Amino acid sequence: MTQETEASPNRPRKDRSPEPPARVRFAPSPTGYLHLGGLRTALFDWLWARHTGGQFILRVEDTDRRRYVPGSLEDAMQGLKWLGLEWDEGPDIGGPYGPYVQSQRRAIYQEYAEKLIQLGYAYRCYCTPERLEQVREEQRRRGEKPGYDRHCRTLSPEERARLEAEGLPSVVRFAVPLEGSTTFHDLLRGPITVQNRELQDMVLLKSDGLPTYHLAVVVDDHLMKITHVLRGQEWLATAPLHQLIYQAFGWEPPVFVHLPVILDPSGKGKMSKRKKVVDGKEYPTLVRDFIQAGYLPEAMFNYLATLGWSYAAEQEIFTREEAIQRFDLRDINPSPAAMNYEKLEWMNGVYIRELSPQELKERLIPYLSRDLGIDEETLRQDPRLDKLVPLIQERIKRLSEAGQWIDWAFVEAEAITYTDPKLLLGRKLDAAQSLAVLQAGLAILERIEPFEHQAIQDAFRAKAEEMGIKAGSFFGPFRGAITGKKVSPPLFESMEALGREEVVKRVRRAIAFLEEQLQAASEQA
RNA sequence: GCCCCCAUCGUCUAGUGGACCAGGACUCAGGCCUUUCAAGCCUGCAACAGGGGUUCGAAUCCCCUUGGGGGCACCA
Repeated sequence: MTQETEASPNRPRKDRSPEPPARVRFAPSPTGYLHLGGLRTALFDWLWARHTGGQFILRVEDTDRRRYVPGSLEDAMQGLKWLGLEWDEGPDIGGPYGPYVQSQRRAIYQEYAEKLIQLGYAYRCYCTPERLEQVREEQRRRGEKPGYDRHCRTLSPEERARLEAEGLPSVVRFAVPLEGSTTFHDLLRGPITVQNRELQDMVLLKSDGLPTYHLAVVVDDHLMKITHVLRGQEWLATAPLHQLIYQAFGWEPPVFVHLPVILDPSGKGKMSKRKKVVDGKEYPTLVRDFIQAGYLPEAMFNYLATLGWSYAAEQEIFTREEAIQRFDLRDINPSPAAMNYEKLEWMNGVYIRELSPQELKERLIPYLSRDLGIDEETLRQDPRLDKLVPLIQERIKRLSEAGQWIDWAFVEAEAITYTDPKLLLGRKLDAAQSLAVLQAGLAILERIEPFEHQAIQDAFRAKAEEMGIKAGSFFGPFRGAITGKKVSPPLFESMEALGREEVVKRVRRAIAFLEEQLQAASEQA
C-alpha cells in the first residue's frame, strides 16, 4: 500500500492553519424558483460552514413585494434539502439572530437608515419616479452615464421641512463621497478599487418603508455576525457601495467571495432561470427540473462542487465528507464556468451504478409510477421489478429513463405491436427464417424447467447451433417479440422476469404476425 | 457607451518561477469484450489567446492588445 506522499497529485493543497468557525448564509429572494447557480452558491456556503465547524444560515430576502412568487421559498427549501444542505438557523427553525425573514425586520432597517441620516451618510430624497426617468433619459441622450443627479442631496433644511410638511413620499439614499476612491477586498481577486465618482447615491430605504438589498444585506450580515459573504459575481459592481455602508456604520466588513457565474452549455451568457435552449436542445436550469429529470442529489452535489472548485488533480468522484474536509474558499476558480450537461449525466450514471439494487428500486419507484401510470405501492410489491432493476442499472443515466427500458413488462401482450417489419427479424435472417427461429424457441420456452435465464440461454444456444444460425441472430426475433423494441435489457433475464406464461403468449403473437405477413406476401406474388 | 472582473484541450479543471515537449475528467474517434443497448478495459485526437517585458529560466510575475463575462432600478 503506497502512502500518499507530498509528491502525490492528490495531496491536499497548501498547508493552511485551521479556520475559525465561520457563519455563512444563503439568502434567496422568493422571486422565482431555485436555479442551479443559487444551489451552487448554497453548496459552497454549506461546505465552508461544515469545513470550519461553523453555521449555515438560511435567510429570506423578501423586500420586493411586487416580484414575490408564491411557493418559491418552499421550492428553495426543498431544493436545499434535496441536496442535503441542512441549515442551522433559518425562518422555519429560528435561531439566536432572528427573525430570518427580512419583511419581518422593517423596524430594524428603518432605525439604521435613520441613523445614517443623522450621521450625515444618507439623506431623504423626494424625487418622483417620473423625474428620475426623465433625468436618465436626458443623460442617455447626451451620452452620459445614467444615474441619479443628487438633486435632493443639497436641499436646504427649510426646503426639506416644506416637502416633509406637504407629506410627500420619500426614499432614503446613501450619500456617496463625491471624491476619492473606495477599496474593498474580494477573497478570490484581492483588493479592488473604484473611483467614488463611478458610484451612485443608491436608494437604501424605499418609499414603502422596506429596505433595498444594499441596506438589508449590510445590516443583517452585521447583526447576524456573518463572517463570509458568498454571492454571485453580479454583486461585484455594488460591493464598493456596501463597503462604504460598513464604513459609515463603523462596522468591520465580512470576507467577500464573489462566485463566478455559471454559463450556459455554449459557454456564452449566464444561465438564465428559464429553460435554456442551445442547438435545439432544451436544458433544465431550475433545481426542480433537475429533480424531475432524475438526477441523484449525490451526483448533483459532486458535479456542482467541481464547477469552480476541484477536489484533487486526478479525482473527479468524491464523497460529501471528503469535500467537506478539503473544501477551501481560497481554491475557488474566479473565472466563469460553463455548465456541462454531458459530464453531469456521466457522473449521475456513476452514482446510479454505485447504488444497491434495493436502493435504486426505491428511488426509481416515483419515476416509474409517474411514467407507467401505476401506483407506487403496486410497483413496490411487484416481484418483476426486483428482477428488472439490476438489468437496467448500468444502462440508465437518469432515473427518468427507467420507464422506457422496462415499460413492456407492465403492459398486456396485446399492447406490444410489431409494426416495424424489421423488429422480428434476426440479423441476416429473412421472415421465413425468423419464423422458424421463433417456432423452435417457442417449443423450448413452453416446456423448459426451470424457467430461468441460464437454462433458457443454454437451450437457445444449443438450438441455434443445431440450426446453423449465429446466436445473436437467433436471439433477435425474441427480443422484438417480447419487448417490442430493438434495444432492451438482456434477453434471458428479461424473459425470466416476465414469466413463462407472458413470454409464451408474446412469442405466439409474434409467430402469428409473421405468418400473416408471409401469407399476404405470397398472395401478392 | 462607461465601470468592474476573468483568460490552460470543445467543456470542467491540475498547475502558485525549474520535477510540464503541460496531468486528470467529460465529450469525440478507434480497438477489446459482447445476445441488442449499456457498463467495463485499452489506445488516440485535443490547450498555456496574441505581443512585449522581468529572469539563467515563465503556463506561472508585470504591461499592452484581443476575447469572454458581469454590472450600470424605489429588483435582488
